[in-house]
Amino acid sequence: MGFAYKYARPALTADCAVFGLDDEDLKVLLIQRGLEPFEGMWALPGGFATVGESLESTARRELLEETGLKNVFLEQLYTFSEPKRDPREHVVTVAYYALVNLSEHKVQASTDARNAAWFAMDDIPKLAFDHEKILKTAYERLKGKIRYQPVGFELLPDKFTLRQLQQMYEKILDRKLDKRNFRKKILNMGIIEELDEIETDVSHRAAQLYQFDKRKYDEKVKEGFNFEL
Amino acid sequence: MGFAYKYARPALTADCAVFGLDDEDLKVLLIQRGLEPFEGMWALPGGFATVGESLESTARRELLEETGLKNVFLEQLYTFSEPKRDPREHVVTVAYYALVNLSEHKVQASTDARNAAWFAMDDIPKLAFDHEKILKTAYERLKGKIRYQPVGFELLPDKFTLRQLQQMYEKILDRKLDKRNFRKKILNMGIIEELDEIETDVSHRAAQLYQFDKRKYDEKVKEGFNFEL
DNA sequence: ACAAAAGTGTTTGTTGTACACCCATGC
DNA sequence: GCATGGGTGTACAACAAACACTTTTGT
Repeated sequence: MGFAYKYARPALTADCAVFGLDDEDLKVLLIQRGLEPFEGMWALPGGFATVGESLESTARRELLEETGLKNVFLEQLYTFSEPKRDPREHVVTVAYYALVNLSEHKVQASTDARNAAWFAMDDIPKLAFDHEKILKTAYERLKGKIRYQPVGFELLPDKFTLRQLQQMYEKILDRKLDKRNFRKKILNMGIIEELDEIETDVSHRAAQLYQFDKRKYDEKVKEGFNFEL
Repeated sequence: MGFAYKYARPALTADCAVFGLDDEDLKVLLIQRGLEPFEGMWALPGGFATVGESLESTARRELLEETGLKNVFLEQLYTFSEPKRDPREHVVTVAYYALVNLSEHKVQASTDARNAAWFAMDDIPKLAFDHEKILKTAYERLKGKIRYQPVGFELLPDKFTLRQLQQMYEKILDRKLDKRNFRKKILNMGIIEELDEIETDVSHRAAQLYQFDKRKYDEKVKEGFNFEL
């Protein structure tokens, strides 16, 4: 069995940088490789493309198989095609990045006989292939993206406090923001809705809970609104 | 002769949306297909990836072979991988967009036995494959990009007037800008240099010529400067 | 002298930034 | 009552937007 083509073809893979946020850090989901090359090393989840399947589907399929994650926010990042990036042969990878809400997708260690674990962004082990480069690219993209698109909400629970929202920005952008100015700005946008609920289980005054209102956001975008932090 | 693989592989191509600017319009470079499928139809220049070559190289090679263009500004756009986008088989294309200065790359009709021609953006014929979608994506990217990165200069001659610069923005963003505010803003950035030359061959007062100063721009970026129009 | 585009400042409104204290709650 | 974070307003600076006339040059 096999497939023959008139001209040689690079292999095609999809890889995925999955970001999650917990109380401490921005984290990335890595899997430990079970096979050569780079056996035992940590790497981004991903795998070979199948004919008849879009690469986004490949990415989602591999994510599910290797880490158990599904229904995540996923967006194409960049295609890496340097011939030497894989020692075996020329493998082109279409990289994606994903954002998940860690509190609802707890540390999903080991599925599919592989080891999966979340690593803090400032404590990433050496990675297989050119995955450090891909991860760096993904992080840069994330940093840029959250300032101009309301994607950061994907990293938070459905209901969140303004502190959580602010800290999410602070952790990703890696700088402090002014509390009053932040609240003023984000509330004035009119795209997050105040709920009739407050935080629970905190040992201090409980904060108001809010929710991202996608409908209002879409409306405002149509009217020319531009999200910008 | 041929190449055999254990698993089926999608084919891989690179396609390129090349933008140029002349006195009237924003234009795109298309080639007329000489082969099936879509024989005789207009399409974006591009072609099959070769093993051992990055896809950016593929894009540049095809651009040279099909249109004669070289040394252009070229950036990866997006990878299109819908299985049905090519009627023959599953072909994944890594799309690029390029910016060229039309006054120095005159209408390069027909190279490599193919027909190449510039089309105004508001007069694009029906295109082969999903190339309309790719082109639309490229145009959206260009519109976004020129506001935050100084890439628009790639569309202008090395030496340009402020009017040319402003009209470039007006044509691409598709809205009028205020002359005084535009000049104030762009000159205050301190990244374009006033030359000791003025326009020639105009039937009215000749305008000052300027040049983009990449060195100053890079310096300023290091100091935290953000280009924004 | 006329046509065409070059070049130039000021005012006003909006937005960003810096900054500090009292309040509510749980322990 | 103390520790922790919640919640709030104002003043100043910087930037964006609106706007019109004079100058230069070529024909």
